[in-house]
Amino acid sequence: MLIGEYIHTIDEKSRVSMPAKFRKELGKKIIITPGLGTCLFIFTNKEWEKVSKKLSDSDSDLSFLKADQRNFNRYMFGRAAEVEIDSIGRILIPDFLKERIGLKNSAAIIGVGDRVEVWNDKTWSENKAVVEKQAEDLAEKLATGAK
Amino acid sequence: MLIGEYIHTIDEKSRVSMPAKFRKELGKKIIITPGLGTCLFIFTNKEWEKVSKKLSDSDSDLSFLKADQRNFNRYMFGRAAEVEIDSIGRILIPDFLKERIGLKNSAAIIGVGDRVEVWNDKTWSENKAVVEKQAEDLAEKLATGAK
DNA sequence: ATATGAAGTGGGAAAAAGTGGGAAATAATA
DNA sequence: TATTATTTCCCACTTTTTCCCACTTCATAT
Repeated sequence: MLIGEYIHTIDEKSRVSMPAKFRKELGKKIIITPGLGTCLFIFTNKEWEKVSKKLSDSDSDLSFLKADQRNFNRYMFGRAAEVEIDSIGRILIPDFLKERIGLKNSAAIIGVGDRVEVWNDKTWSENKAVVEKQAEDLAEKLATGAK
Repeated sequence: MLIGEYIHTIDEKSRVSMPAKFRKELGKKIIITPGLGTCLFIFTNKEWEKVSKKLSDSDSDLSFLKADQRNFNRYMFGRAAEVEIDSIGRILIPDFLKERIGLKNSAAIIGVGDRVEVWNDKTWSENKAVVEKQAEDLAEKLATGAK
C-alpha cells in the first residue's frame, strides 16, 4: 500500500526521486496523468489498467453524459504518459504536466493507497492545512452527533 | 488488549520505545496515522487492514472521482506510515506526523484497546485532567443508551 | 545490600536514500 | 554532414536511516 508524504527535489534535469518505500510496489514503469485537483496522479501499470477500463467503459456506473465522458477521457488519456523509473529510482515528469500544477524545484509526493499524487510542495502544505481543519470539523461532528 | 499510559523519550534520532507490554500484540510492523484530534493513532497491521478497507471502499471503485473522498483519503493515507519496530522495541515517527501534534522530546503513549495513541506529553496531561472529570458523565450517558 | 534481568536511552559505524554532475548516446537543427 | 542540443547512463558526494552494541535505571530475588 502506498502511504506517506515525501518532499523531494526536482533537479535541473527535471528528475525526481520516487520515495524508496514506493519503488517495489510501483515497479519499473508507471503511468503519470493529470490528476483531479491541483496535483498529478501516478498509477502502477496494474492499477492503470483497472482505472482506464472503468473510465472507458461506457456502461459503467459513472453518471456521465456521453459528451462529458469523452471530454473527461480526453483529459485523462490524452495527457497521460508512461514513464520509466531509472536504476536509482528517479522519474522524469513531462513538462506539460509540470506546468499544469506549477512544479519547479520541489515536489510533494504522496501515497494515497493505490495511487501516488504529485503536488507543488507549497500547494500541498496549504491544502494539508485546509483538510486538517475539515478533519477536525468532521471529528467534532462525529463527537457531538454521537451524543 | 492495549492498555495503560507511558511517557517515553523521543531521542535525537526521532526514536521512541514502544512500551514493552505492547510489543507482542503490536507485532513487527505497525501503521501510524494522523488521528483525529491532537494525537496520532497506531494500528496493528490487522486493524489497519480493517480501517483502510473501510476508508477506501466507496460506492464506486473510482474513489478519486469524488472530491470529498479524495481529500479524506489524502488525509488518512497520505499522512500515514508503515513503520517497523526495531529489535529492541523502538519506532521512528515521521517528521510530518511529529509536526502535526507538536512532538519534540517526550511523548505520551496510550493503549486504547485495539489501538495505541501518541500524544504530546504536555497536551496529554492537560487533556487527562479534563477527561477525568468528564468520564463520569460520559459513563452515565453511555449507560443510559445514548450512542 | 548485592546480584540479576528487563526496560528504556544513547551513540558510533555501516548501509541506504537522495542529490548533483559529467560523459556517452541519441535526436534535432543548420 | 557537421554542429548543437537533449536525453540517457553512470559515477560520486552528502545526508539520512538502519543496525548493532553499550550504558543506565528500576524492580525483583537471593
